[in-house]
Amino acid sequence: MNEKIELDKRKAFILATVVYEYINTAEPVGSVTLTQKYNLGVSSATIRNEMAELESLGYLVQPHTSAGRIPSDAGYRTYVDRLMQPETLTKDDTRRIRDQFREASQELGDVIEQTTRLLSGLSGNLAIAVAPSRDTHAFKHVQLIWLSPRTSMVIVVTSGGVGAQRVFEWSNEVGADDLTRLSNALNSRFGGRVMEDIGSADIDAVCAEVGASAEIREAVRGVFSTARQTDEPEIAAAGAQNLLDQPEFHDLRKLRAILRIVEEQRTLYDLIADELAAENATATDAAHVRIGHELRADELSECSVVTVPYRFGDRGVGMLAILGPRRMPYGRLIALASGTARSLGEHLNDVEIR
Amino acid sequence: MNEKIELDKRKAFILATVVYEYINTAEPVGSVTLTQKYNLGVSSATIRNEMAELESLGYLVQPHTSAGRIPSDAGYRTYVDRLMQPETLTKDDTRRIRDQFREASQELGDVIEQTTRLLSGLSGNLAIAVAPSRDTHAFKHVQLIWLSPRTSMVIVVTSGGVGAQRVFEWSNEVGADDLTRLSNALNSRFGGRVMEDIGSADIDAVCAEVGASAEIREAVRGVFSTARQTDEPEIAAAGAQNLLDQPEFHDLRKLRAILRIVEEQRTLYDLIADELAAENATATDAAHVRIGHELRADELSECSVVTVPYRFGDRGVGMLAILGPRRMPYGRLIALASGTARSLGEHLNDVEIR
DNA sequence: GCCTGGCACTCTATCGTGCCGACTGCCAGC
DNA sequence: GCTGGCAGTCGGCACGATAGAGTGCCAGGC
Repeated sequence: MNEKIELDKRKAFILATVVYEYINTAEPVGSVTLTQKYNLGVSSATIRNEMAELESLGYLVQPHTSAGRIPSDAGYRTYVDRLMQPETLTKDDTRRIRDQFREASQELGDVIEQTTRLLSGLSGNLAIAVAPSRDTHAFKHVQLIWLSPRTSMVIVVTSGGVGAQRVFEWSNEVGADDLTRLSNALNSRFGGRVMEDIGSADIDAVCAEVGASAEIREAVRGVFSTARQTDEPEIAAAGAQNLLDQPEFHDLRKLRAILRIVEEQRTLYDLIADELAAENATATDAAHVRIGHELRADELSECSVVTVPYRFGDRGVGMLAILGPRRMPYGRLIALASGTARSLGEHLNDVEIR
Repeated sequence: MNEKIELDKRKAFILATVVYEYINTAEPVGSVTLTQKYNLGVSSATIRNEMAELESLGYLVQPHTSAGRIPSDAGYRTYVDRLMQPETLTKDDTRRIRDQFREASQELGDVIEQTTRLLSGLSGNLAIAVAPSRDTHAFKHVQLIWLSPRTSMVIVVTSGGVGAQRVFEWSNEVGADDLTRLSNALNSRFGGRVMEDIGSADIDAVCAEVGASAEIREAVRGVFSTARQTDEPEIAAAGAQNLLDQPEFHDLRKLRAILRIVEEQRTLYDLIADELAAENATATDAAHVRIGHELRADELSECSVVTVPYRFGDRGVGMLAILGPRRMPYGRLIALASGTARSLGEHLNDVEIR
């Protein structure tokens, strides 16, 4: 609202053009460049006056006195929200995405990883993918398998693949029939549920029904809890080397900060987590852009992140993200991320175990 | 042999000292530095003559006329093979390795990843771990699970964890009993075998025995073949950001080459593959060092790699590797890699499914 | 009242220069 | 065979000058 009044048509056009030009050239934009490359109908002196005003309004900054202008966080923000043209995927991109998913793995972890490779390749930036939190996965199957009189394996399968599996040693001998009976009871009770809706009390009840020992009950509980646990969400990143092309990362300290973030999955996840929470609340599938200081991380004050959710079944929500310099082609990256998210969701639904 | 004649005691000491000094300072080593810091008993002029000879013998090179000397590949090689002191792990390192594995995961993939984190942290370089090829894993269990009249899940479990699992849709209805009978038959036939010894013919024979349909036979074959397949060996790397500290990687092109290698698992694997093959042939557990051009990769001509195998059960062999600048503390890294490999092997044997 | 051309000013980047310091190679003498 | 001395080479750095890009401001014109 405020901004609409603040920015008349010409100022808006100049701001948009400065951002656009800076994104493409990585050089501060001066008034003469602007009048030469774009048909503005006024002289460079007028542009200078306008740019000075845009600076005092906080949309542009000057790296130093005798340089052109570059956009501030607020400048990029206005550009992204109101000034830029939305883009659609090119045919070529669409084809590459489709081809990728046609051959994609069935395993959630692998798909996530392949998706980051695809998206980093297409976008020329760092791509990140977060798998849906494991407790939103659908329960599919549990099996207690007799290995020897005193050892068994317990496997829980969810819509994300094998959720957890472990071998247990029992203090007393256990019969294969008992294990099968317990497996069947658990399966018929939990079939169709979502992992987070399966509580310890439910497991205890089923175990009691078939008379399973306390030891076995604990084992089943343990495997279910591992299959559901969400401390280390599945996450993948690829394309860090793309960032080396960007002049803003020729500074080794900045590069280091980014590499550290990528290698520490925890930090990487935190970067996406707010968005994931917000997404679960609002449930709109729109791409979201965070710019510079909006990321609330000093190391990333010269970066932007595009995030877009993807849906997996009815409830699971994962996230795709592209991290790059603030000077990124927002329109194209939003289109790429959204397109990839859509295809990823479709692919996951296709391979999901019914 | 040749070298023993070529290098008298004093030359050997000078070479060793130049390499040692260069590893620690990253600065070309001059004759005066050498006489000042080490007690050589002769003047710098004599050292100059010796160094000139060492250069003509190919052990040292001069970056430019008025600089000190740095070791050539051959210089490092001689240092590693004959001149340096073998090192042992410090108490602190031993403790950190032990603590790490005490808390380590049971899942092969996770352990591999945690190990690279540990080793990159300890060594201050890039650490790589390759899991044993999947066809050397021991077969543990196969289960065909009834999900609905026309869908089943097939899971193969190996000593590396869940080897493969997939859901199939059948064109005809299948009974749960039939699946159990086939599961039992397969398990009793294959129990105790190594994955690579289970051929399609074996699977066909068992399927024929219990009268399984062609469709089911193909499904079982497929899952076994996935569980065994070796195209994409499990591999992990961590610590790329450590390399930024090394002055030799301040050059962005070199850094890029390294990052590309790390992100492309294929290239990373190729880097280790020869060693793995050699290891399978010789079956000694010694650490191995490759220096500069010995790596047969132009991008890595200024790097060295320390590799050391680890054993997993009776047959599986994996590899740990440390990649860094040629100017690496070989003694320490060899000790670290060997110690970590030993603990990793022990850990994997401990958690292996009996 | 808004726009424009002109002008003085500021600041960076680049290039050439000269100097310093580090190191070598060689030689004559011990 | 070793040593001190010396001339020669080269990279790195500080310095200054210059070119170039861009700004802000002002007076004049539509």
